[in-house]
Amino acid sequence: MYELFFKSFRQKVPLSAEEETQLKRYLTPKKLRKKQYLLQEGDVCKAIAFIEKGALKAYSVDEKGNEHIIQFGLEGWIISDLYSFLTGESATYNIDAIEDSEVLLISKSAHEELLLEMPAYQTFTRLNITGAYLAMQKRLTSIISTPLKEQYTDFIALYPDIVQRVPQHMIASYLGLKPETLSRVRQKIAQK
Amino acid sequence: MYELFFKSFRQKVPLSAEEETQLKRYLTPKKLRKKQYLLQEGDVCKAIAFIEKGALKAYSVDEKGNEHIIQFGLEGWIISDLYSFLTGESATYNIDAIEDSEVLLISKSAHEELLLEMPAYQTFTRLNITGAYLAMQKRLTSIISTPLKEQYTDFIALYPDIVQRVPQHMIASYLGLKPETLSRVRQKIAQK
DNA sequence: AAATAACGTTGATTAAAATCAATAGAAAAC
DNA sequence: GTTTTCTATTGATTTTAATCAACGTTATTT
Repeated sequence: MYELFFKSFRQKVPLSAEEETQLKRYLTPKKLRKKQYLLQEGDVCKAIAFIEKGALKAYSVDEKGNEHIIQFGLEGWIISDLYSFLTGESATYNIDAIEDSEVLLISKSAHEELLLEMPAYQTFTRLNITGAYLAMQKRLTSIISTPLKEQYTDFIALYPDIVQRVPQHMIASYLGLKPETLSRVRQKIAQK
Repeated sequence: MYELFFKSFRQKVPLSAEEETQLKRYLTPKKLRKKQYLLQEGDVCKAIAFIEKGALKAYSVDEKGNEHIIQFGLEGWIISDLYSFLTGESATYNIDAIEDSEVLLISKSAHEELLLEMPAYQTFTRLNITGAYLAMQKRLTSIISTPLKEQYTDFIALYPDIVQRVPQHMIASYLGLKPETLSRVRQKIAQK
């Protein structure tokens, strides 16, 4: 249940066997069934989740009831409402499971202790945040400057696994457009 | 010339007088005149810039010659092409001065040495990246889910100083729309 | 001080996406 | 195994933003 986490950790930062044992104590495994919430809007995000298995999504719901997907998460990714986690304010979005999933939770207190006690963890955290930042910047640039068709083809190229596993209307939401529009974009791409 | 940097540092992480002296050695001050490049597309981003004074912008230019502003920077902010800085690949965007400005540069080698040698700097970096990440997430969410009018009023509320100092067409570009469109949005807001 | 460039606005037209509505197939629930 | 929900597509219409173009104003240059 912990394999992927430590594999992914070691790809970024060296980790001794003792550190692994120590670190493991701070991790709480949790299984989620499809549609089950990991975090619900209004609650405080009490943990960061590393995804060992499955697929999750983070999304907000507007006044009209429309979902806006902010982030997908697959195996090996980390998902949370970072703002809520860090500030202790209530979450502005929901996180739930798209498929049956397994995650490892790192609680706020665990996170803080690890940052102080284990330099490797501080580095791991910095690298994770940096990676997430760069990915988001790429996405933002794409939304601002790229025409729709390319945006979708870029998405397919970048996340082929998500395209396989996630319903289209969720991808539409992620791209900031309506399911009908995405359907038409796909149609035009196919025509060529 | 270094006041703001250390003030801003101390707001995040405690810093002894010796550490300050040590840290100062790694900083290179640089003055920029309006329109002067800090970084040009194609070059490698060799330094992170802390803005002591003035205003800068990071932007890409598409095939049609349209600028797409990715980030503004004012006093106390940090600006760079982080991807290029970290990977050593050539930058995909430009950074230049909107006004005459003064920045403190932290070179790649300085950054790496400081990360290893000064724990306070590692923490400072982590907090900066986290802050930048959260700000970008907010922006992304706004673009995906908020209608235009609110997007602009949100922007005004969030960055009143930028609205004061930066030409409208740059703000339009930042919001991902044309100057004419922003002008019309403003007109409608004013009518009420 | 004159010339040039940058900026913001307005109008008319075109292009793009949202909305409303209906349908059919696939998956899940009972 | 049937019903119900979820999903993707298509069509017609409305709304929204981009485009093309022109103009007056303010800043910069020289």
